[in-house]
Amino acid sequence: MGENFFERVYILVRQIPYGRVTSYGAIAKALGTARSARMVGWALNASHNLEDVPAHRVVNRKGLLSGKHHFEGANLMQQLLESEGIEVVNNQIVDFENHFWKPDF
DNA sequence: AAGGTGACCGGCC
DNA sequence: TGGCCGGCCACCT
Repeated sequence: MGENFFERVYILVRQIPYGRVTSYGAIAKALGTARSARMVGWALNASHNLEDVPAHRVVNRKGLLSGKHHFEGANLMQQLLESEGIEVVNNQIVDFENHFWKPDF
């Protein structure tokens, strides 16, 4: 049980407020490894076991739901977001910058 | 131990 | 806005 990279990602993702979203790169930057954005995605891929990691609130820099195929249903990720009041059209978050949450450490 | 992989990003056109 | 390209680096064989 140490603090590895994955665990830090989970801790930060858990901080994302309800109804807000952030990006892989923003998380990586907040962790101090701005160039490890790909690892953030990988970490979330491994977060399937965990129940309290809101991975649906993490999208890419363009606001696209690039990870939707890793959720159970074809549109589970979109439904989760819409249930939080976030509009999603064509796999993209509407008014992304307005819903964006900047990770703070 | 070395190489492959990826839910990305930034720059450029 | 969209597409392409190169770099990135922790994790897994």
